[in-house]
Amino acid sequence: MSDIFKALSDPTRRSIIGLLRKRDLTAGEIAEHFPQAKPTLSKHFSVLKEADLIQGTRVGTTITYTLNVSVLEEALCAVMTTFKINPKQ
Amino acid sequence: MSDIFKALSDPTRRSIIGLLRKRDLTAGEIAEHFPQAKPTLSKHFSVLKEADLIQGTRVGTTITYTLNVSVLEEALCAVMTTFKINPKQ
DNA sequence: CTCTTGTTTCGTCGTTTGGCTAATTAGCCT
DNA sequence: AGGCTAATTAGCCAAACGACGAAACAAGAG
Repeated sequence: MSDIFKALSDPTRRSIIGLLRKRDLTAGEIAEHFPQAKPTLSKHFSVLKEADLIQGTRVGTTITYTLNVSVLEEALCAVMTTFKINPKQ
Repeated sequence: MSDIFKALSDPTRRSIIGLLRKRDLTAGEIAEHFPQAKPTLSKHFSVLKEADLIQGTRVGTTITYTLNVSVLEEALCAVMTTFKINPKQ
């Protein structure tokens, strides 16, 4: 729970999620979208993996990341029920 | 946006929000629910205020905190639309 | 085996966070 | 004014975070 919010609290990581929402991407493809060094991005990946928001599968030399939409969905629903919020949409 | 997630990423602050969901409470009343020292809680209050999740109004010597439900609501809706998630509830 | 590409680990630096105690402000009451 | 209570601010510490460069580690290609 804390992990998910911590993961979402960084703009870079939210952008990564935004990219993965459209389609799966390799670590290298994601890195091209950001000015930060690759090791820095790699750390962001592990934070997102830690929160179970993304998944990485190695195919040969490249690792493709996939968004774990259901986790994000469930986390937000959990918050809404905890705080008794009715989503408007 | 980041402020809201950062605020929500701490369990103590989520608990504070949980308490305020039931009814408004003074800083002292909130502090009674937690083992931390009052200044520590006060810092949490300011983080929550920074994120505009709560509001404090002074009445005499006491400050009563109120949950800003709409901000929380809007923040979560913003995330859902950004990530194109359909809430189940 | 060696080279190249893609990715992660390591070590470091500066900043932020969460906690504390001590000091300060703000308001009320004699 | 002086004292009391409620709450915040100030200052400090240890741990965690975000960033980097350099080095190490796959996995395939030549």
